[in-house]
Amino acid sequence: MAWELDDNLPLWPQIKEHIAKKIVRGEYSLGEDFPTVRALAHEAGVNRNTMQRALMELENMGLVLTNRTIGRIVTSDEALIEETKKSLAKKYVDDFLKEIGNLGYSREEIIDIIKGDLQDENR
Amino acid sequence: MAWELDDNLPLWPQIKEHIAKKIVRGEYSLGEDFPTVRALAHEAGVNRNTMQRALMELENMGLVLTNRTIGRIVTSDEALIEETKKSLAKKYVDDFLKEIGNLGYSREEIIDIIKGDLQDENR
Amino acid sequence: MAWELDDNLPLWPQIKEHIAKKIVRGEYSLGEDFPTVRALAHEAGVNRNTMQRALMELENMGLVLTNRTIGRIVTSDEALIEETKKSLAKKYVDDFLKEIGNLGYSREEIIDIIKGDLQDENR
Amino acid sequence: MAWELDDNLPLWPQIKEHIAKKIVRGEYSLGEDFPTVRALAHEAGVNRNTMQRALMELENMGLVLTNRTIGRIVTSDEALIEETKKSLAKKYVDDFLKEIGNLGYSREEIIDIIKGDLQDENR
DNA sequence: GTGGTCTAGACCACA
DNA sequence: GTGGTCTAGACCACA
Repeated sequence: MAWELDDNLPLWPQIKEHIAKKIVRGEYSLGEDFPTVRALAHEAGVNRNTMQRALMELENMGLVLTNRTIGRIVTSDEALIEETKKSLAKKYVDDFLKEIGNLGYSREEIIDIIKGDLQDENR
Repeated sequence: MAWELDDNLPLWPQIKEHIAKKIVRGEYSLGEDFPTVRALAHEAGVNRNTMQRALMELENMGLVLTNRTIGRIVTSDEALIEETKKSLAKKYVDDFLKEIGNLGYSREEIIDIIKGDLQDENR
Repeated sequence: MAWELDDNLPLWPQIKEHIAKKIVRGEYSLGEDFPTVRALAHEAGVNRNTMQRALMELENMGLVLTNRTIGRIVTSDEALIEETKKSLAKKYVDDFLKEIGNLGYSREEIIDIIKGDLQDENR
Repeated sequence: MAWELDDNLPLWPQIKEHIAKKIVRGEYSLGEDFPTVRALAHEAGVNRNTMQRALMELENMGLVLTNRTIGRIVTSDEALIEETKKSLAKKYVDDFLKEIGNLGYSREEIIDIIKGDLQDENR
């Protein structure tokens, strides 16, 4: 999953969400070490301050912990991760249904569009 | 459909999309009068310049035509409107599937989530 | 010669020039009757006030005269017409050479471009 | 080449064309730094917003690329620049021939006028 | 009254 | 410092 940041929108919320998704997908070993800000900033192609800001938000969400001696680690609170996953999913679904509903599609049409799309492409 | 503009994001793209959806849903009679810039700006609670920027984009898309000193009208090109509707729908679906896929859900789970959501709520 | 007015520029100077060219080309019999403002406005697709404004300028240039009893007539001063023709031509040439020169073309290239263009098309 | 903006006409299209010509003439090193909006606005004696409008159009044409927080650069796409040069030249020639033709000059006369003019002045 | 242009100036994210 | 967005408000041509 590339970073694909939209330069026209604030970067740090995009980064925050990007990393949250990575954690939720289990790309980082829970309770273990996390890349450095420097590495992450470089990977995302943003300034370290921007990455810092995103990580701060992730700490506030409890997904990432800073430990003086160990450094930054991913939370090992699996319940929190699961909850985050569900709430992100809900947000995506809600936003999507709202937007596509605004176009005037009925429920059945929406399901059909999705099914069609899922068959077309490999994601 | 209220304007529901997110103050933290650029306003004109939100307005542009909002109006595009209204046109696509058929809320304006094709080929007929369109609210004035001043009226729309007031309705959306933004400055006239901001509304004008959004309308400029809609004009570039061909959805709206400007007749200096008379006012604007919605295009009567139904094919263009249908096309716009499809491309918006595609964008929403693609973005949604990408985002929700990033969380690690399988195709079946996605369909189930949507179905569940559609039953829960009346939209 | 259609009117081809550019809606993004002030109309009356365009109209003024358009009519001046018609006079210079000899489309109106010198010293004789001239279409009414109403007719001209309709032909050009503009408001009568706008046409009025353009005609006022043509009167100032001396190309058109208003006579209480006869109405508006084209001047019969052929020297003035010839002079207008030359000055318009000079303006067009000067503007053109300036603009095309700004692109970085040499004199020879300019001549070649024109010759090529003149052979291509029938004007 | 001074800016020579005509205060009676919309400024931003004039600015757009002015800068396009500069790029086409090779006054900016391709792929390299471009003056800042603020600097250009100051140089042209217009407001920053007006300059920004012109630059937006140049970006749409692909002549200029924007790198948020870094600044702008001129495209390094030489084919695009050459194409732009040709299309500008064509527009100038077409407009000129149309206008001068409207005065009633024959092809030969037009060529003669140009040649005479080119000999008179050093441009 | 309609749309278009322009200015001055504030505020923001990012590097 | 860089570009982007937004507002308030003035002024203009045209109908």
